[in-house]
Amino acid sequence: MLEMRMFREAADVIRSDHDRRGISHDLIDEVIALDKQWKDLRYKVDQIRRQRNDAAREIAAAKKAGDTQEVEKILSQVANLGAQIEELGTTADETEKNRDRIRMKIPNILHESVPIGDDENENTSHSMHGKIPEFKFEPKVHNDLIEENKWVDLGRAAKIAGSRFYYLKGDLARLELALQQFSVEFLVNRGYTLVQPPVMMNRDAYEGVTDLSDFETVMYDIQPDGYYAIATSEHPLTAMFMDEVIEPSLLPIKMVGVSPCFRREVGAHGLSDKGIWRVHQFTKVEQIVICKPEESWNHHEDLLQNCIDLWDELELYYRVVNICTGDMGTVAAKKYDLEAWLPGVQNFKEVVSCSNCTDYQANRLRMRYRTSDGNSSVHTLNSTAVATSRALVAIMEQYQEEDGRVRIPKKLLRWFNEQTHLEKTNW
RNA sequence: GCUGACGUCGCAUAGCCUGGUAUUGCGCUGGAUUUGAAAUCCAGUGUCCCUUGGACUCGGGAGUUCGAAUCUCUCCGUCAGCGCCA
Repeated sequence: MLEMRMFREAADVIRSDHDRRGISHDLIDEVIALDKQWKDLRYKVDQIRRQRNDAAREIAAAKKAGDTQEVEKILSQVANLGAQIEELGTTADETEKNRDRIRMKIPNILHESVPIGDDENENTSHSMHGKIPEFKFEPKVHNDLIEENKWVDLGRAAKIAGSRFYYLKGDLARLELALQQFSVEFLVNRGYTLVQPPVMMNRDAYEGVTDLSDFETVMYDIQPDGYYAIATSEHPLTAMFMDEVIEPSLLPIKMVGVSPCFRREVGAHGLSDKGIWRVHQFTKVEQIVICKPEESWNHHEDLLQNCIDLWDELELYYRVVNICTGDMGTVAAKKYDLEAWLPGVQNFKEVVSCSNCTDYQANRLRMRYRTSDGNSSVHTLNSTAVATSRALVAIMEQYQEEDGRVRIPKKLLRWFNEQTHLEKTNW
């Protein structure tokens, strides 16, 4: 959410951002109009309250002096003030809520380096990494590999849960754990603190970190308790300091989170979503930074560099793209994606997303830090390190051999004793 | 789930019984003093507004009242004990 100050003093900045995104100014104008209404109402209510407070003080004084006549007189004068305050106050509150409901829909101000474009086809290339894997045979898609090796049971998962759930079995499940451990250690070595968060959150905290439309399409709504299953540990880790004034000496706070992630994936479909590429539940190792505003762009590059170094250690072939205006969500001011090469489908597909959300989440979460002139919103950043299901797909496809076995990346060998390949599961 | 205690400004505390508009300390910021630092002293240090001023704020919400941190109801949370449990 953008600060109200911005609508009052720098609405042009928001307008030109909307122009870059190619969306209309209607919502901005609505917010500004409602704000004006609210301020008028607020002023009126304040004035009446002032009368009431003055009267209350006079009554106290009169009572002290024992002048009951004077008390009665004042009481009769202020008899209906309460009702007026009630009525105007309610209208003011509703106007403010309305203003903020619309304000929540207005996206973050994009960084100037975000390329202009309509959709994901106009994301620009940032860099290429690794060596393209070469095959003397026709490389298979991962759905064939998991079936052939009996590493994933989709059918039985559908039976007990539903489609897009899966049982991970045998060596592929072991590789999944190895990936978690490897990436957590990697980030711990770079000064990140491991945090395992709650996997459910209440509505209030959730509204602080995500786009409102996600409640309909992404999040599992858990009743009767009114919780939401987290779609990523970014959400509980970022919201962790909600409603707090953070000691500046604690900043930057760097966390590595590991958690299961739950996504409804309403409306998702298509051939490329087969297998375990797009699923309702997966594990993700995530990087989170909470920092002072002036540091956030450096941290954003650091987060990306961490990803690059980590994926290089896994010896995978991938590229980094700079997400364009049309493909950017509501919350991020700038976003890089890592896209891994999938030789089975001859295409690059998203495996990592690295965002600077500037003060957008912090404003909603009322998450501030102390400065020499008042409290100021922090900046929040998040980046995938490894989403295990997708990393598994990339590894399977890039490390596959002609007989259908999959070589284990060097850095993960220490979790596999003498083994060099992932072996087939018996059942 | 039951019983009880508790929730006050960044932190810690007083005020609650008996209603009259949040005390004190620490930390932080600025100033004085100092060669510098420490110590000391002074001021400031929750939010909002149309800022010589005003309104709001004591876990959230509702109620009683001219007036609520204070009384009542309700919800949430924390802690302790009991019960259940991986």
